[in-house]
Amino acid sequence: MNEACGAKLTPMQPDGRPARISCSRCSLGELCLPRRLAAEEISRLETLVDRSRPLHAGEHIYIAGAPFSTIAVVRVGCIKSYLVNEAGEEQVLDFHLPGEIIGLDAIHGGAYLSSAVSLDTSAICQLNFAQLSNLAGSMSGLLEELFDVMSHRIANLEQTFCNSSAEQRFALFLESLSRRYSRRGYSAREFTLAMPRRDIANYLNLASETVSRVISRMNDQGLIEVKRRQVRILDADALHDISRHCDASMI
Amino acid sequence: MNEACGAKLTPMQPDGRPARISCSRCSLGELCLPRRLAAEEISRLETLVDRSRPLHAGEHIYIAGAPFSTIAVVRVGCIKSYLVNEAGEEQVLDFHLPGEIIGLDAIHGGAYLSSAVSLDTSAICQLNFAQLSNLAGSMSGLLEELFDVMSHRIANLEQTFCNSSAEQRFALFLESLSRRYSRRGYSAREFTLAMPRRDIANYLNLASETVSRVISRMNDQGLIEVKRRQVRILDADALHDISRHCDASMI
DNA sequence: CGGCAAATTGACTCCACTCAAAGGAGGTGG
DNA sequence: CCACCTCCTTTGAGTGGAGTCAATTTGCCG
Repeated sequence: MNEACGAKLTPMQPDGRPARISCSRCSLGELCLPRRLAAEEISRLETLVDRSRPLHAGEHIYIAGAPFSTIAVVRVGCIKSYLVNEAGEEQVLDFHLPGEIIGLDAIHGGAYLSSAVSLDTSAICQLNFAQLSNLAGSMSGLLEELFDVMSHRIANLEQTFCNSSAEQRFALFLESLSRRYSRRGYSAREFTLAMPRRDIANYLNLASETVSRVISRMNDQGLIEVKRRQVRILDADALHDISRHCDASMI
Repeated sequence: MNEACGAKLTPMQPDGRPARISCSRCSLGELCLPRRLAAEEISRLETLVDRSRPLHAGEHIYIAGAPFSTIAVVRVGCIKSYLVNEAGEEQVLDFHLPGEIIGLDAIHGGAYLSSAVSLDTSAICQLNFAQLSNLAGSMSGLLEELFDVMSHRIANLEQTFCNSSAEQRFALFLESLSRRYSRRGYSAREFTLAMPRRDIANYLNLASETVSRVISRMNDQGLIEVKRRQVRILDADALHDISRHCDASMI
């Protein structure tokens, strides 16, 4: 289990299950849908939220092809979304941290296009999209936030187009994680990777051996310190020098 | 000028300028925002539409960094969207055909993230997004369509993740164009590329020489017939065999 | 301790890039 | 109308980075 992802963001009950707290008291706060909403609006939104039980590592939220009805906000943990091609090969699309929304690619087709699986013990809030859309019609703050979130996802995906060397891609990957963790109140310098090398490699369109080699090289150069899944960034500037030729910095 | 893109889709006036026709009489019809709207709703939407003069090849619609206010629907022609990194290098994000919307990545940031330039003589309809969003709040069909369009763009971008061999990527590129042209009433087997090899290569993360070589090989194998920018697909099945290991087929 | 999966490291191969040069197409001006 | 110029495209030769295959090491868990 990935401690960095789990422990702090959501209050836990003594038995380890996340407390059934309301959106207004959720620690995600500004990182989630209610961002622009007034208290009264939040309670209306709240009626749509389905806080299911925690997900175990390896447990799926949805599978490609299943009929679409809900999007989901990651509350705790880390979710991997991926496509499977005709040959059965997996293509990792992204890793989603708390506050990020999954399922947006399925709105238009009536069925999920990708699959989503929990990488560690996670928790999510599911929202029926038809109801959400309906509510957004009468709640401009929610409407704006939804457009914002979707636009953000589009921008994010576009930025990942700048493919170049293995070093650049991996540096970019680390910086993205660092930025997102720090925004969620964790250290930007030290965090735990929730995903195995194979998934990182797949996501970056590299072989996992190549990822290993890149990590080793960066280790030797004193840029990072990686032990298994524990990452410490030693020289963020040098790391940024490597990724700098790619402008994915505004995500 | 790209004839395939320009001539048929929009009625022209004798002087060559596109006629100032209304959305309800626009030949894009089902391919554009009014898709789910009633006649009365279309006329309300229409008040937001800014049909500017035709764009010449090389003319920009917006530049990255400029303050965001409008999205745009391509009406005629072909628009290229691209990022520029810190080193000044261009990264082509996509080529947009009539009915497709550009600027969606800028909604969340207040400024355009990418730039958009016309590849041939094009025409667009611009819409102030704040007004559009406002209207969507009271017009569920428009709201659904906007969510749909953005979701579609997300799905589209995700699908392009499956990077593999140069042959696969180019086959996928051709199939995507073929599909989109045929949906717009053109031949799926024969069309004109609006963009130079350099842009295709950049978009596919290849060198333009590699694109040339791939084209030559596919030519020799009798899969396609390419003369300059004129493409004819001779063996769509074989082409699909090449791209098949990638599931971008549902775009 | 043993068995298993993940991760690392090495050796070799190959695909796509770079550099370089030669054809074409289209536009401009004489 | 043609010559010239420029840009796009094609083709060739050589190089390098990432993939593949294979062996080893490491950590985990029963």
